[in-house]
Amino acid sequence: MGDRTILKHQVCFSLYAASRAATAVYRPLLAQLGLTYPQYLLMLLLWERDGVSVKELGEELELDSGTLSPLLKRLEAAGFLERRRQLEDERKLQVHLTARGEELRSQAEQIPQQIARAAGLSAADLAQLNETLAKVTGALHAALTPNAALTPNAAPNSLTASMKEHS
Amino acid sequence: MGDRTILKHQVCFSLYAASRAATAVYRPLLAQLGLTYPQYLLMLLLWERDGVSVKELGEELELDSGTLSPLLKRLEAAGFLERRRQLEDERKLQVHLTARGEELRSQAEQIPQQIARAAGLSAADLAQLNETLAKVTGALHAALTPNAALTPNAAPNSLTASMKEHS
DNA sequence: ATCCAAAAGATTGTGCACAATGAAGTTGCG
DNA sequence: CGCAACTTCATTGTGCACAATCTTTTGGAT
Repeated sequence: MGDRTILKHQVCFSLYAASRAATAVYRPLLAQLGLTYPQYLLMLLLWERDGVSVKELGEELELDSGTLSPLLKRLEAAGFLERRRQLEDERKLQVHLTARGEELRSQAEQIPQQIARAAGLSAADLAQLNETLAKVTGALHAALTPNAALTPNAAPNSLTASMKEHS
Repeated sequence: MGDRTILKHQVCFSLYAASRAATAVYRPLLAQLGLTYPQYLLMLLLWERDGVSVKELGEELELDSGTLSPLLKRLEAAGFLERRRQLEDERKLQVHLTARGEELRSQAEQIPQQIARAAGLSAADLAQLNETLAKVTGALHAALTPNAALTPNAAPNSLTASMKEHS
């Protein structure tokens, strides 16, 4: 880690670097399944809730249609899913697993343990880090809402509380 | 936050979501300066060390030339920096601030406080989160090194120790 | 019935990330 | 010296993110 500089003190850079490092650890494992990391996240949702709509996928992944549409097209081209217009409401597109998409599930189930082992983190460590990050994200999203200026202390407190749990 | 699903338990998703949320908070502030977040990070380095080489930028930002070359071209086109081949070793490209790039510095100096205020985090909270993330990144990078399999417990311990500081 | 606003996706364009490859310069070794 | 290995950066191609805009469909509201 060569950053003896200003970057070391930027929390946003740390998040950015950590996220890319984590994705890099997943990459070789997911490549064996023919998936990228965003594609893997989408498949995780689909394995849990087949037939989900694009809108619901977007809410869970925090991605818009501009990202999801081409992503779904690539997964459909790879044979892992199918997209069907919902009959009752033809605006909605339902995403369904194919047999090939189902098959992938068993192989993918080993991945979380492989990642945890690669990073050498205990389940407790992972859960704790995960919880803290979820609260950071919540605080940051709250800062983006239109009324953020009106309630400047709402989100921060939840993060502060979360971090104090560790001290 | 709609993720009542499997994603909530994926640490890598939390990092990915937190990183994008943080960048989203920076975006409107940086847009006023005409910068993207990666461009801002690069300018931070340049303000601290004018004349740095592309290789050094890559080491600090953890980015390769495939990302940096076009990024530098855009910043040069925007008039914030100039690229000059180093005379002693013409393989090396030195990146220098322009007057316009220098001017940007004073405006940008307000940004970290604005971010901290927007997220409502204290300096101590930021430092603590930052430190934890840096260690997570270190652990993940260690997991990617060729000899990771030989020393499966080296990196993990540092992270575990870091997290135990909080408990 | 008709028109209008909202909802759900798709499309277009820009800017990262990153793998793979290439080109130009430098170094070291026989 | 000659040249092979290495260093540094650029280029190409793929796949996200995200803003902006568009199309189709739906659900009213008159």
